[in-house]
Amino acid sequence: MRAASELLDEGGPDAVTLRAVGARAGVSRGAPYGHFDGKEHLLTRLAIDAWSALADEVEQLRAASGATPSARLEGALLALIGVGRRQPHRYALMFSTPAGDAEAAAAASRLQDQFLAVVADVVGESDARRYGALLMSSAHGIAGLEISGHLAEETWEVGGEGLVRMLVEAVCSGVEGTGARRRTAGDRTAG
Amino acid sequence: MRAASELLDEGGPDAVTLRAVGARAGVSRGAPYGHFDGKEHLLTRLAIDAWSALADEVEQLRAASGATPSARLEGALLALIGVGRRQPHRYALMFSTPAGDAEAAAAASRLQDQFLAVVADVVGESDARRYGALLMSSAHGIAGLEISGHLAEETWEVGGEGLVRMLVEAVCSGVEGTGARRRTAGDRTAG
DNA sequence: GGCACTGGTGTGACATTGTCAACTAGGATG
DNA sequence: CATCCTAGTTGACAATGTCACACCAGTGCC
Repeated sequence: MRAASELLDEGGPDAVTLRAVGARAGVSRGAPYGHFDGKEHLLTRLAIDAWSALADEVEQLRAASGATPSARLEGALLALIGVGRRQPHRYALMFSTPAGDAEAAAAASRLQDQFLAVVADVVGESDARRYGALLMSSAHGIAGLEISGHLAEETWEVGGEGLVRMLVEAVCSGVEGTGARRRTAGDRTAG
Repeated sequence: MRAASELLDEGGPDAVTLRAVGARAGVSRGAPYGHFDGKEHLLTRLAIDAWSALADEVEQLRAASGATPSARLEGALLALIGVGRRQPHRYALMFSTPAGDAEAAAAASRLQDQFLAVVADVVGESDARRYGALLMSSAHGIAGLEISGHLAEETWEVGGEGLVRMLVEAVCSGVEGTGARRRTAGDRTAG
């Protein structure tokens, strides 16, 4: 019954009516109640799937060899922003799900762990949490502003990719300065 | 009829029903239609008010003497985050209003201008837009993650204030270097 | 005074939606 | 064949957004 996912991506959360879900699935309006406790539960499931898929994406990206740690970090940040671009409604749903759900919290935690590992490869274990929070917040903000249309490039002279690059560079150079030992092997050439 | 604002802050956007608005205003359910084109329009008005109030706050903060530019920047970032903390539903509404409304865009633009001026006092005119976009995105992300409960301090070892301080310090030290490469490597405290 | 007009209001009506209870068809199991 | 479980269907109800129409006070004009 995850054909509800299509409705979410197509018409936003308002288009996800149980009747429409049933119609798309070829059943009738009350059928979804046999699988979910209600609309809230259905949306929570969609959010869990989204968290899980993004965690998988970052995990896969982390396992990809042939990329420098900073490139993987940039990729992870762009993965988050990419969801916001391709599936803005799903992205909004991810961060609007009630915090009480244990399964959703677990999925989100899995993404956080993956992301933390990517960050740690760049800044080291000791600073990973602080920098991770900063980078995650920034990427989340970039995604949110892009979705809401408040990040027009003609206004700010820079788009999401540019901001991500600024972040990664700043973190890398900042780490160099403090002497946090890590084989970051400066790979970025400004430009 | 801005008593609808109370409902928004109390019970979230779902609590803002035209019937409840009418009841709280002492009128009947259809009365709001004499003042607004519909629910969408009412919510847009609330969003415009929120944007405008925040712009006023930053403007007032900018005019306050006796504070260093970086302190004013920190204050501006915390002002945004503060709205997210004190009135999370209103904050979410601000960034979910349809991008088509001209008045809302104007109010948002006014805040952007105020914020840009604050940033320019720290990093200079030439870099204000790029850094402004980065800082605004980061603050927006911090606010969003705090609202959704994904920025627990015990997980990330740092809270919203700490992240803002990291940002301001990073920008300030970065500007000292004034160049494409900033390896001043001098003053990072982050703690 | 009488009257049309206007802005705000009250109310009935309708469609949509979430939700639940009762009921039904189809297959597995004894 | 009888029983039971699973999935599905339908009827019903409440809440809500929305519109059309009636009402009512004030205001200017004859």
